[in-house]
Amino acid sequence: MNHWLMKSEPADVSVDDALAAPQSTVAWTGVRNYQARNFMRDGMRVGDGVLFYHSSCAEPGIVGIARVASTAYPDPTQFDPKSPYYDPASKPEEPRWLLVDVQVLRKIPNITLPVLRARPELAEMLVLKKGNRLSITPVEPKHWKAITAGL
DNA sequence: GCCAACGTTGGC
DNA sequence: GCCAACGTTGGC
Repeated sequence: MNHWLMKSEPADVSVDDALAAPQSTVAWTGVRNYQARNFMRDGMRVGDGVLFYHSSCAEPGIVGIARVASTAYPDPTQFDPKSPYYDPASKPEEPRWLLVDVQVLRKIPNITLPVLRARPELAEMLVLKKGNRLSITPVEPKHWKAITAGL
């Protein structure tokens, strides 16, 4: 099983929004970065562990434990002219952007960026690296264990 | 709102 | 294929 960290802006989809959805599951729309897309397409399997991360907000951090709930499939928002994620260059017969379903298993007390940075064993996490902008990053098993051990 | 870091675009 | 210009991300 692989592990991942997935960023969401809580003003868009928060962990509470996901918990309130049917089966606590949301379609992870809006990924418009090829590297992040490829992680979903090539790396994710149903059941993979996910750290649900809130970004671009007052207190960025890990706020939930989730799982990958589907394999990758075309993101419908790319074909919707009214969506902020609309991509006129993407054709339905050859979709450019994919998503997976993500099921939240439990909400956790926010593990904020300063708290994450204060733990030396997490220093190599991609999300903590300077300049990181990827909205989806793989998480090493040792980092997953370190974060979920105390929960 | 600022700005560093990074990805994408497009002229050549 | 290079690289300058531009756009976006995301913490602060």
